[in-house]
Amino acid sequence: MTYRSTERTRQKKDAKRTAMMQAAVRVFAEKGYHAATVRDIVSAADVAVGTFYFYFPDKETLFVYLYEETAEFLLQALKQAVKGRATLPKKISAAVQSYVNIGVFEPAVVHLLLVGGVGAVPALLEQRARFRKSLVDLWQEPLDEAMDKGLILPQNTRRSAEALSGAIDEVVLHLLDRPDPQQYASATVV
Amino acid sequence: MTYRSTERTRQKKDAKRTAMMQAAVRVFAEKGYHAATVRDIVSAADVAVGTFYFYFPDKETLFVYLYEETAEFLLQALKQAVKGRATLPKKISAAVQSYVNIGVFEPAVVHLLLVGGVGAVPALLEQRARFRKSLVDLWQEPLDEAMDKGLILPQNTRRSAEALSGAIDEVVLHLLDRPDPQQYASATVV
Amino acid sequence: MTYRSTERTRQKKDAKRTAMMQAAVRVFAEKGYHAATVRDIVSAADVAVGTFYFYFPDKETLFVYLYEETAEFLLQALKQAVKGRATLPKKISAAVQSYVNIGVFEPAVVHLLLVGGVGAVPALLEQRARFRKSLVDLWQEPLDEAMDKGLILPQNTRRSAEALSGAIDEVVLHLLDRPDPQQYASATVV
Amino acid sequence: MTYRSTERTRQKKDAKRTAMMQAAVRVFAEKGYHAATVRDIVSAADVAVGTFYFYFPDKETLFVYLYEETAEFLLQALKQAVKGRATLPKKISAAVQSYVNIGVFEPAVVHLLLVGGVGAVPALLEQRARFRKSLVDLWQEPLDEAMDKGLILPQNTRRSAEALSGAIDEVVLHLLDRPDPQQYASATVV
DNA sequence: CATGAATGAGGGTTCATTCAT
DNA sequence: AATGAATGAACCCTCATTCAT
Repeated sequence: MTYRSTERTRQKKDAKRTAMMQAAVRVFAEKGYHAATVRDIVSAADVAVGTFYFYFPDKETLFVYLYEETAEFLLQALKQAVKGRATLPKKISAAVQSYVNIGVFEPAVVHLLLVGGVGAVPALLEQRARFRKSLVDLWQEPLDEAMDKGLILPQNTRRSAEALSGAIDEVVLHLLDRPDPQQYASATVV
Repeated sequence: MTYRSTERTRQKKDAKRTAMMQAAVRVFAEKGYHAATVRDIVSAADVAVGTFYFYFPDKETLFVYLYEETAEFLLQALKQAVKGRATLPKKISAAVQSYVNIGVFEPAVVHLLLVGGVGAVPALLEQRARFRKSLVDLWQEPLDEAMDKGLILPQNTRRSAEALSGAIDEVVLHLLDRPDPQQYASATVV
Repeated sequence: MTYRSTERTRQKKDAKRTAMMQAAVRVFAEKGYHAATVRDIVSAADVAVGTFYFYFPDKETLFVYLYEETAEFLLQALKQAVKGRATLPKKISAAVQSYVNIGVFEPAVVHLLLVGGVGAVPALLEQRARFRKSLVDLWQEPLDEAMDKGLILPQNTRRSAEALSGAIDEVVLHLLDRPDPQQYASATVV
Repeated sequence: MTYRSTERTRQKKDAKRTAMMQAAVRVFAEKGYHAATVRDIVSAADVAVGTFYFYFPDKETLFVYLYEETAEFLLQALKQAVKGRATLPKKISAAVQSYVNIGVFEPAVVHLLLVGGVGAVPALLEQRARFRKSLVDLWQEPLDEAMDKGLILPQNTRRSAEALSGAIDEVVLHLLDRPDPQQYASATVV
């Protein structure tokens, strides 16, 4: 999903590359960056160690790349969800629903982004900042609009967007801890 | 017994222990659990490797303990901040202010809790969950109260408390990225 | 698959494995289990540390396995020697001769079994007990037979077998201390 | 017992020294030379680490000294046992009995000598050789005498003495494995 | 004399990475 | 392209030994 055959990776023969990336997200999410070994990844992908280094320069590069792609994927999904709704509450609700859906079908994606190996890889701090900023940007626009229309009180919408993105993360995380996240998600209002 | 223990000796020992723990928090926060080596810690504390193991059973135990202690510290600070205010907005404002203050003077504390090596240490998952739950609990009470008084619309306060704690985290994190976090924090409304 | 395995590769691997085991027996015999470091072993085998762990799970497992194998080897050699002779004195004589031969060509083997690191590795106590028991069993049969035929006085042959195996060990050990163990061994009577 | 206050160690104030030596024999016997730590010894003796180095130059020296003393103790005991009997069989029987008695009351002594850390400490090889030689000497005299009197066939009594000492060791070791070594020992004939 | 905090060399083991095949 | 044997730096931790008190 995250690493779905985009334009970059559409060559027909890179089934192995894809397999390794899928395996990598899972393994990284499960064990964290450091505890996940290259061996873990290749054996999950059922290839040899050497093959890993044919497709990727090294473990860290792959990890950063995976983070980037995963973040982009989630971002796009949320954008889609938000775009299709008219009012702010509905946008939020749709975003949470979409977020939870991803979290259910691809727990690794969410784990990687939210509790994953940030901090483990220095190069990721910057990446994470970009990701968070994009999330905030995503919410600021609807907030500004709502404020213009007088639907919400005048406020620092930047700050509110930050708050909103943090709020959604936390709610989603808690929802994913429940046995039936998707049902619960339907009943969310803020 | 020419050797008097439990006197100045005792105090010195405690001081060194504390110094080592402080060094450890810094190093863990900076590099993450796995990348931080025991050697990093001891050289930050200016002692020998063996000294580490004289004071602590092992790296993991120390880390978990540090996380626990740090979480408790932050939690208490927030509780204090919240208790002293009358209305919900003021409580939130005070919490953010207090949170930011800690983040400015002890960046390591906040880093350890929010982006730290959770996931690196299995034993920490449970601990992290407890910490998040405490944060949520902290906010639910004032929310319930506000709802009872009709100050906020009827809502699922559990969910709202989750959202609120996530919102605050995110806002604080963004504030800490600015050059003058404390000034900015004064102007926070939600 | 440009890489042909299970061919010369397989043989080479086995050869290296064997070489490492031989090096290990020597080193263990020379220094004892604890004093022998994995580094000692690998440099005796002229490979890198990592290679050791590619072939063997860990130091202790290898040691136990080596002990087992060595014991089995000696036991078989003695059985062969004993089987080929008709009378008890000749059996004993042949066993000593064979024992000494092994001790001359493979001092490490004998050293490992008799003065080796038993006690250093808890798992070995049981193994050693089994080995000694096998030795005793080896002698009890001919003793019983000799007693039945009236060639030796009625006695507790179990005890005698124990005595005999201990006696042989000691004699062999003393013989191996001499400059010309094999010549001397020819002149053994009990 | 082994380290009983001989003439050397009769100073009144060395209770600690004695305690440490007693503890050391036990610990060495139990864990082997390398696995036994100085800390094990001192905590068994209930003194501080520093104290160890006040009384002994280092771990190895103590071990060698202990081996020496222990060997001497056993040797004297066997000599006593042998001296008091008239015939060879009775001498042997008495030696076994005495040996077993020691093994029952001071298992550490026997363990240290027979399966203990020989090989762990290079300096001990020579010591062990001396000990074995003394044992052989112990038996050669009665054997020579018996041969002179025509009680046993003409033979290489050196070799026989070796055999005898090895035989006794092994028998004693097996006896000590039984639940009631002392009763069993009474019924020993060779 | 006795103590125990402090040291640091060194041990077992892991794992990212390379390279001959 | 693909393999997996081989490497060795680096990690965590132990423990004999020292020395200020």
